[in-house]
Amino acid sequence: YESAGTSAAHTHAVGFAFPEWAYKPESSPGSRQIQLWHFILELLRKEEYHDVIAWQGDYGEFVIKDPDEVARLWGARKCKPQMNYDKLSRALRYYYNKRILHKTKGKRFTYKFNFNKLVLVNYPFIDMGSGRGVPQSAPPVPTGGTHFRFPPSTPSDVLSSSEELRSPGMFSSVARRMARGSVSDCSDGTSTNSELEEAVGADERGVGPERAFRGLLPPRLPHDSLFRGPPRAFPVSPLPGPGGLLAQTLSPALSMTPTPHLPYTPSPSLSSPMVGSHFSFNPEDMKHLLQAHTQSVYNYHLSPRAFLHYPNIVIPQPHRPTPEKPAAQHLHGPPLPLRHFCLCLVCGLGNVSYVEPISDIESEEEVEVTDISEEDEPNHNDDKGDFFTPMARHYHDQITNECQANRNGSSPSAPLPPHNNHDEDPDDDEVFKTPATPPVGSGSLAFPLIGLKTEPGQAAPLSPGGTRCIPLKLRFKRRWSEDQKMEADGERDEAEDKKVRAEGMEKLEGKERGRRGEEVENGAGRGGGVILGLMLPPPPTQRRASSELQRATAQLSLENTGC
DNA sequence: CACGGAAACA
DNA sequence: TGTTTCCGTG
Repeated sequence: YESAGTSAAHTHAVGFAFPEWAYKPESSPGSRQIQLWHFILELLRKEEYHDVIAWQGDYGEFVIKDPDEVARLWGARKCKPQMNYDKLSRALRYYYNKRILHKTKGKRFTYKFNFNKLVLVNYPFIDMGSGRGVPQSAPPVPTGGTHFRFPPSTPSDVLSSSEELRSPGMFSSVARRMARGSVSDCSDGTSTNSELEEAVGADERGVGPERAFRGLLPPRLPHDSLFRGPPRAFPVSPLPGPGGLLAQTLSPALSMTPTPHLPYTPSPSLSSPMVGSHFSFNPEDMKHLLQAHTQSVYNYHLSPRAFLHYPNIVIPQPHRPTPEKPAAQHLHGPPLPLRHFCLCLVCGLGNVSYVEPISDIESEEEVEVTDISEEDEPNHNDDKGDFFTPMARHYHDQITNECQANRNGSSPSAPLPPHNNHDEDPDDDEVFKTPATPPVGSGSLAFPLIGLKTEPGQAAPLSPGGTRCIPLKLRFKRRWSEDQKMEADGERDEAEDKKVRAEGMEKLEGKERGRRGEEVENGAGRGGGVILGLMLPPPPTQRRASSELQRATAQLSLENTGC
């Protein structure tokens, strides 16, 4: 039923529900097979596999405790009985270039997802705290465990229908595709296992909508369900009144679809931002968030687009957040994600329409951004700024698109207006590129924030092809760079860069790629962000009795019956 | 054990 | 495109 779109969120384990699609393994367009990294994430989420693979110290870092077993499981899933760690690891190494992963040097069988930057940076209210050293079972959680609540009663289903995570490669690709509207339904591609899982998920879902988002996801959720969250997270469901607005307001990409997204009605009043500690998905909070976002944007001179999607939400100032870590403790997932999630959530929720045309232009910006990434100096003052990184944006877009797609129908691909399709720019640009938006109606702005869009200086609104001011880009870059630094992995991505750059170079051909330096090294941008979101472990509190069932299912799913 | 090229495959 | 398979190198 997932495919149908009904399910929307798995509230169950996770307090937070993310739309399934968000996490769904998607593969390249067309094929929906599960990808290795999705699978890894899936295993990491499940307690049953903690002896085989588990999160380790840093955010996103995991250790394969039993390589042979992991390989076996993977082989089972892919019906490749001959699979072994040597082969699996080769596949993993391919992720280096894609920046999905990188190797933790010196540690055997230890790899790390690249989402850090994104996540951390973006979610000020969540404090990652030190993730290191956290026990697997309880991966380091963001210190500022915030309580996120989804607005009660939001229907979620819409979202769920199409779920796939798109780009394995990265956010970028995902974003693009998403933007375009190519959404696919998870149902088809996913393995039977998924289905099973889904079923389970349904079980779990019973949970009420308002689950607080305390921690990260619980390990057991099926990968598919990761994001499924309660609709709340991504407001897709139609709400009365605002719904209409929402629909319009949706991100440009989304705009195509008429369906309303936001569940909550934006209220004009924005009070002080909630400080880190509590963040709920109420209209109010969301507003704050948005507002914050907006501010940050301004502060950083970012282009309006950055926050378009977030309606009146005010975000808590990063530094101030009061850390409350309530639920976070039990997280099974990597710590990072929270922030991202928040963002995503926000975005989803808040998606407001941004009038600005995103398409091509965006790409440009993005590109710029990329460059920046490396260059910039790190400013840690996140204060407001960090919130929206390009990635975040993309993520949003993605989500939105997904949502849209979902709404439209579960059918997998929802066509969006093609924008730039250069589709593939291999480069990261993608990452930054925002989905193109349909010029048209999307523009209607529902919220005040929108006005911001006109940012001083740059904002060039509108025209799809419109161009962006460079300055903004630069600023963006700064931000981006900052974010990256936030990442703080010592490791960095040199490795990543290597090839990436090379690739990029190649790619330059067609477009103006000069910016190459960009490659966001970490990839955090890309895949990472998304991933993170996916990753979030559900608050322990929610665990339910059904665990056994889940497990069983999980097992099945992992095992892949199809073969 | 890790890396990455090359070729094959779906 | 994303591995899977094989393999030489360090």
